[in-house]
Amino acid sequence: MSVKSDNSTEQKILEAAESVFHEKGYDGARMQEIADKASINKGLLHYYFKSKDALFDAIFGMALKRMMSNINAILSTDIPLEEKIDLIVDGYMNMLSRNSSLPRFVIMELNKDPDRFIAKHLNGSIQNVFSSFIDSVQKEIDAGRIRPIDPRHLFMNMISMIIFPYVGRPMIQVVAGLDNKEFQGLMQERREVIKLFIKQALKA
Amino acid sequence: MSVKSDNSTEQKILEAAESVFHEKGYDGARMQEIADKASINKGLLHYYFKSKDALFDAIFGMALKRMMSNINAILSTDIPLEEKIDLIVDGYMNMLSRNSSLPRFVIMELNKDPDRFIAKHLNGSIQNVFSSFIDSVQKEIDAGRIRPIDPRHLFMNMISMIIFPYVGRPMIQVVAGLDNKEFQGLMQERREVIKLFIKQALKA
DNA sequence: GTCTATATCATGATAGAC
DNA sequence: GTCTATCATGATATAGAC
Repeated sequence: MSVKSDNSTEQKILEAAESVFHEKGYDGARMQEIADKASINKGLLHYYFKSKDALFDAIFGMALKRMMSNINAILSTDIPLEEKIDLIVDGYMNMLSRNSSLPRFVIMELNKDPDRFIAKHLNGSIQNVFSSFIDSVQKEIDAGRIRPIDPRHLFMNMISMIIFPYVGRPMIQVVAGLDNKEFQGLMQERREVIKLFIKQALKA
Repeated sequence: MSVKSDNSTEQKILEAAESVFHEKGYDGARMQEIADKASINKGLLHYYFKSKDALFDAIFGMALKRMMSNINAILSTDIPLEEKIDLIVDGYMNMLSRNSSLPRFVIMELNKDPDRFIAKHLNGSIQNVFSSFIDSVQKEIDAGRIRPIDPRHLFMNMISMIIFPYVGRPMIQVVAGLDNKEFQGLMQERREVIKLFIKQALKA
């Protein structure tokens, strides 16, 4: 489960499945297309993963993990709020620049049956990690170093500015009239833009 | 195309199709389920809309229009930036609170073949409307009333904070440990939270 | 306009040879 | 392990009675 650069058949399947599932989602994905991309046939595909569901679970589990792992690690460490925010922005933007279709995939599938997926893939791994973030924010507010703000809203704002452009890319490009090159250019600047935006918004 | 409270068969179909397509997406939607929800049978469904594609186009066109119309109207009017931002936030949050599944649906489907959908449904309706927003921002910067910022990033930040929570709701609820009631409560406060956050972030 | 029945096709999955 | 059939199901779409 999740070997990286092994060129075995199983690995070829996982890579093919990832690309197809990410692009088309569970419902739109075809076992035939996955087999083709892995340069094998459907029979062999079912030999390695007995069902489409089983294959999907493998892919989705990896995606969810990649999507959540950063947040967990950072939220739970005991560093000043400003550093925490910078780490989250940098860590996430970094990961997303390499996995631009990841959040759309996770969000789309997670939405089909939230409870089921959460129960299946996140066995209580994320619990009161978030309370550590709330504490950090509250501490800064109490000390008068930032203006009063509900930590949950701050978190939503941050995570929204980071993730949404990747998810809503086509819409943004249409409305703002951006071609691919312009969009990519903006994405590279965005790390610093977001950090500054948040910092300014929090000034006491 | 797009009559509202007419209880004809066509209207029942459109309402049923909207709910099913929004919830399951094109690939996950079943003509049978739409027929059931509209209390008719598949034969009649195909009598009104000759194919699943045709029915989907009707639904998606309406969704895209609802999603884009507000922005257009507001961006193109000639009012001060701060009012423009407030109008966008209020208008969107208002619309989204009544159509919470809309952005996810549009984003997911738009992504499957961006160019095709845009060519089909947005015949140049959005053009240089956005340049009016850029001008507004630049004017404020030049006058020293807000700090320098790339208007495109400002736009992304704004639209992200508005839309993302609706799209990424399950993920946010998991990470932040929010139950449905808490989440809905936050969504109601959010209008003012976002406006203030932006205002602070733009202070000269 | 509305229904039932059926044609047609695509897909996930299995069986069995090599 | 890998391949070539083939099955079984379920979905869109159509035909035709009422």
